[in-house]
Amino acid sequence: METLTIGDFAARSGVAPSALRYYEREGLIHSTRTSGNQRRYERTELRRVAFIRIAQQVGVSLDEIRAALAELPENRTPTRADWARLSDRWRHRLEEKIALMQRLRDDLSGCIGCGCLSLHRCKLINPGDALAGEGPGARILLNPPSGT
Amino acid sequence: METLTIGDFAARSGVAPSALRYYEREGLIHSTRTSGNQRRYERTELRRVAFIRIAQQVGVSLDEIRAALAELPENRTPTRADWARLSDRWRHRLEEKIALMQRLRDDLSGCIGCGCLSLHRCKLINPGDALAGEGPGARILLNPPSGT
DNA sequence: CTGCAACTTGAAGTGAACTTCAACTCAAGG
DNA sequence: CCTTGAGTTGAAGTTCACTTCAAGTTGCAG
Repeated sequence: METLTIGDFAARSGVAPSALRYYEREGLIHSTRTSGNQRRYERTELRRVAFIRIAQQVGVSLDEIRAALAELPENRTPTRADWARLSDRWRHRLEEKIALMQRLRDDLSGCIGCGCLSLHRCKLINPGDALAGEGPGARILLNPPSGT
Repeated sequence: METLTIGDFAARSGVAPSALRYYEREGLIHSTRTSGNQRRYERTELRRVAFIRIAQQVGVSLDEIRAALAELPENRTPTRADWARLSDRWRHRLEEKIALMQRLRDDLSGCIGCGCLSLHRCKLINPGDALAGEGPGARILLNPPSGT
């Protein structure tokens, strides 16, 4: 068995066939076709799907995931090094997200528990109070300055 | 100024007026009305909105958030202790999420970088390989056994 | 070669979380 | 008083990430 049918691929990846077709329409994964027009998946595509699901866990949109996957070579099967490079970049995203959530965890009780959580002058929401004039609200915490 | 108009409340909370009305329809926040039927918000409601936005960051649905907020007293303004209790429970959720993401971070490079990420026999996806017969796929990592 | 499960498509439906719109009312400064 | 910006409503629209459906086709076991 060289390639997988969509059913087998779905079973192995844990993603529904309908979602796989959707991912393909969206340009996130690829398949070849049999003479009868049925999809066949190479096993290496499993890695793409794994990456997609992991990235989704981190809260990344399919749009962004597609952009990331677009950095993989299109004309050859991505090597271990290709994936390592991609993964490395995402490790940074994870680090950031983890740091954010740790700050959340460390400050949640203190900040919500106290009277300060008025969302316009709180170290959690607006650390350093630097952007006070830059429009109100919980912008820093919810959309951290680093990154898009 | 005792209470806030929806505009001011939106400005201070960083949430659009339309979203605030939506939250109210959904029973997540409350307002009083003027004689002319306009909404007026107490400042303490800012804490609710803050909680909502933070919980959303953790990936919690408004449904679940509503359930959590329902534990606050309805007949009186929540005290510091009320919020502290609630926050404490959510600190645990955050801890779990952080732990998941750390596992993700620690294993991402190794797992995706190597050839193992076939999503059916990988310590990241299926640690211990215990649920091999329990349906295939990236179930453990994506829906960790602890919790719902 | 037949039967049937598994596949194909485009279109429409879903649910979450909002936003936008139209038509109207309120609040407050000049 | 009057104007004007801010607020009100219900209904409909939007985006994301899929799922479901109907109608038809393919692949393979028997």
